[in-house]
Amino acid sequence: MQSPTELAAAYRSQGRKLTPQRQLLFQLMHGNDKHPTAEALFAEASAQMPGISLRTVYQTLNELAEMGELQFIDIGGGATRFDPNLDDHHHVVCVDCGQIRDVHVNGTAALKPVGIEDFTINEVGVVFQGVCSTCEKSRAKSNKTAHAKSPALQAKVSK
Amino acid sequence: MQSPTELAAAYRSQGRKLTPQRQLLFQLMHGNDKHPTAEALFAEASAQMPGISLRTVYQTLNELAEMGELQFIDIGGGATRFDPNLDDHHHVVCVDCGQIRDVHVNGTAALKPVGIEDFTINEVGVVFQGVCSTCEKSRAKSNKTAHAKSPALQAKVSK
DNA sequence: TTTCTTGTTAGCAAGACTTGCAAATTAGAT
DNA sequence: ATCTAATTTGCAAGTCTTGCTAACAAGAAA
Repeated sequence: MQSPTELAAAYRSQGRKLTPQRQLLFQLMHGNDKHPTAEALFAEASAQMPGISLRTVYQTLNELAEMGELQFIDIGGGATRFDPNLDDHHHVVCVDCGQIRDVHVNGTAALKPVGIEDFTINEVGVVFQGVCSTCEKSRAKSNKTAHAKSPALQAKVSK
Repeated sequence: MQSPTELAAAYRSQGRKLTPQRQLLFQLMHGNDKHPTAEALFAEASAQMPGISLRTVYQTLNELAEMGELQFIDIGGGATRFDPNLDDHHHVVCVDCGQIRDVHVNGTAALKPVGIEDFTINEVGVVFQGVCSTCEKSRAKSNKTAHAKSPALQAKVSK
């Protein structure tokens, strides 16, 4: 995603208006690597601008996505998450705490799908699932099995 | 996913009962490579067993997932899709029509995430996005841009 | 600066998907 | 045939996201 200043210009050049709400959201998302949900972003925004509506957060995120300034991430767990990182990157998910981390991945160019000649591939997404060190430690104590699903990833399954 | 017969045995050995509803769902899912949503499966099931409830379909799918007989697929678009294929495989999605195709992928073992030493990786998922030949043809006519998003993938975005 | 036009916001209703709950039912054991 | 615990249903409710619209405000024009 571009900087708030660049986005301001981009918005105006498209006939969109530069409102305080949008400017705040630009700031909050710029360089944000937390992959927040709309709800999480709304909470942060509300702290600085009481009264801003969740509707506006969704609207702005959708606009930015339309403009190609951010992408949606769906890894299960209910809510869509937003990623302003436009670099060629992929994701690592902790199946315990649900955190998503951006990662550069070597070897993606060599990936070869077999037997889908009738498809024109445009993009490849790689998602690693694992356990972060923090969760690994708490697992050792609570004696969880290595296959237990995270509350986050399990949300849709058996919540 | 195992065969309906094998599942019957597995169910009984776990103290679960073998109901007609479950048996039907076993059949409908066995070898099913359409990645259906619960709703889609419900429609198929209803045709053969009027009166079966959507609730039961969800319940059975969740059981099967708990038992490791199938996996959930979340690629955005609203509903979770179910995949009974337990082989080591990945997915190709047509961004136009939303169809999901199973694919074997060469090169996954060589994928190397950079800089996440504090993660224990357990699984890797690869999703290719592209356009299937059928949609490619209709695009040529309707002159769609190569970046237009599918109704399916767009669902959550601007529906 | 005031006016005007048009895009935006806020709020709430509603839609899509999934699960919780409880009563009625039924599989499978006795 | 009887009994008990698991299941199924149907509906209410929960979560996430979007539709709709009146009130509002940004930016252009005068």
